[in-house]
Amino acid sequence: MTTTQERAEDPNLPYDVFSKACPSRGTLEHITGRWGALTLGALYEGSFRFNELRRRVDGVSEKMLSQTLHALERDGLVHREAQPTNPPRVDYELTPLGREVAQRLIGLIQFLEGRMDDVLDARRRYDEKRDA
Amino acid sequence: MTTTQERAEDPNLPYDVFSKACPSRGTLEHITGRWGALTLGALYEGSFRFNELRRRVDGVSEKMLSQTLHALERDGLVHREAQPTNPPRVDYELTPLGREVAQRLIGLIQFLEGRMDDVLDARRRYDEKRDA
DNA sequence: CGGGATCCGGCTTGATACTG
DNA sequence: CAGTATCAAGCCGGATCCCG
Repeated sequence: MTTTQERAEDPNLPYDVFSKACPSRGTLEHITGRWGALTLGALYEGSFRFNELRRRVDGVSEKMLSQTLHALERDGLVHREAQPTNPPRVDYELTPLGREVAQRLIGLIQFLEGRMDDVLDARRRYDEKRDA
Repeated sequence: MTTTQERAEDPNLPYDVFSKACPSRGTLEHITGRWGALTLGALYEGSFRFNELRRRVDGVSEKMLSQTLHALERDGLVHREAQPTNPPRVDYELTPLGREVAQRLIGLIQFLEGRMDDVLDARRRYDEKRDA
């Protein structure tokens, strides 16, 4: 594995998310973060306006959605299309790179949803053992 | 999409991570959280002891690793094998379910690492435009 | 409508110290 | 070694007000 020190010394090493200093870790956090994954997942289904997205991602605040979208746009995963009309209209959609990332995320999410009964069973067993 | 209200009313609906009330969202956060993804990724390579793991996941504190492992164990993704010796020896490894999750996570991580140059380019373009 | 700016409470996080 | 306990700091997230 690449250590923090090795990476700092040699910028030609491959990106290694396990290393604290690697920029890939920051992007991974944008993608897998609390709202990043859900936002990418929602956008996988099409193009949406700000408040549409907000309704789709149940529970996200305006601030967090805005922040999340900015981070994803900066990383080149989301494209922001603003029309200078009045009232303004802004649409968000995935870039090709964003689509690939979102697809993998969706795969993970759907796999997880399909196995939630196993997870819930495991939790019950764990909690019972702990109480005993 | 399943709304929070629909889920609350009908427990037989499929799990939907986009709904605030769905337990799958909590598990997704354990998996994709800041340390969850890296811990699962590290464990994909084998069985490790607590401090080995800590060194592999560069930057994680004792408390966070401990907390992360507990959550993943409770969700049935990680198995904890403790030997009552002195000094104590505890090994962590993925369960079969954990392996499947970790594999998808690794896929995402490796894809991302392979595209980091694109991400970094996108960031530069974004920042330049913003400064102008 | 689509946000940005600000304020603020609280949960999360990270050091540090301590224990079996 | 493998953690737990404690505490301070800070970031997250919600509420509110604002503008174009």
